[in-house]
Amino acid sequence: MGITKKEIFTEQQNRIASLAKAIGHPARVAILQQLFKSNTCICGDLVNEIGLAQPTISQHLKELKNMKIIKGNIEGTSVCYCIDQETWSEIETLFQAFFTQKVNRAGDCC
Amino acid sequence: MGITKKEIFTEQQNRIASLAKAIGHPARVAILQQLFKSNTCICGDLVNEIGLAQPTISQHLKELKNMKIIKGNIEGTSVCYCIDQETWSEIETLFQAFFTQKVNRAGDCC
DNA sequence: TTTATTTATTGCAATATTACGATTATAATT
DNA sequence: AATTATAATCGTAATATTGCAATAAATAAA
Repeated sequence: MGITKKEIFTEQQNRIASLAKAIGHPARVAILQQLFKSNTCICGDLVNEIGLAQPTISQHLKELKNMKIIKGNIEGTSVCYCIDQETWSEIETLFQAFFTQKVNRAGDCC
Repeated sequence: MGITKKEIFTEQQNRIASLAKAIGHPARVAILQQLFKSNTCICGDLVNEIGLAQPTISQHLKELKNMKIIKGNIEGTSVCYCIDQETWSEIETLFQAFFTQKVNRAGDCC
């Protein structure tokens, strides 16, 4: 069907999944890395840095904005983007916990 | 076009993205959590635990296997899955570094 | 060997994603 | 007001993903 059955999962499972999904595209990884690197935020520079068309970058920015992973600030004709620290902290906490889950190797089968 | 332009990104960006994408579905998050929780690995129990049809779970397992996030061990008629520690360590390292990038708040625009 | 159990594969329908050209919206500049 | 610059939106094509019924494959048990 192509539609994810979100209703059968916990809120946390859906949250982790949708945040991971947002990061699950190299263009969005590149955008986030640029935002981290450049403290003057950048905007259309992303289009030049990354080799994708402007509407494509704009679409990826929209997805990151929808997940509140980034924020946009209008500055004249250009828009300045940056990481949303609040959501990013949530990501850190959520994934830290998820990634560092301990395996009980005792009864491991493989 | 629906096809990701992987060639214009770095190997690391593509790696982070495809690992995040693999985790970017609640069913796969649920599977991983089960594998962490139950050290006796489980197999078709996942079908009962998670409310999806057997072929659907099998497909999600395949994706996780393709990314080498999990390993499968045939035990009679059933298959015993578990986390692939090697890849999981890579994920920890890769994402730890990615998530904890410091923002230089000095020239921040928003 | 037949039967039951378990998992993988196939085939398909519905929906989502990716990418971009064309266009529009907004604001600064002339 | 007209022009320029920047970014968002629309429309569309190509491809990917999600989910499941039906079926196949593999092994264990009878």
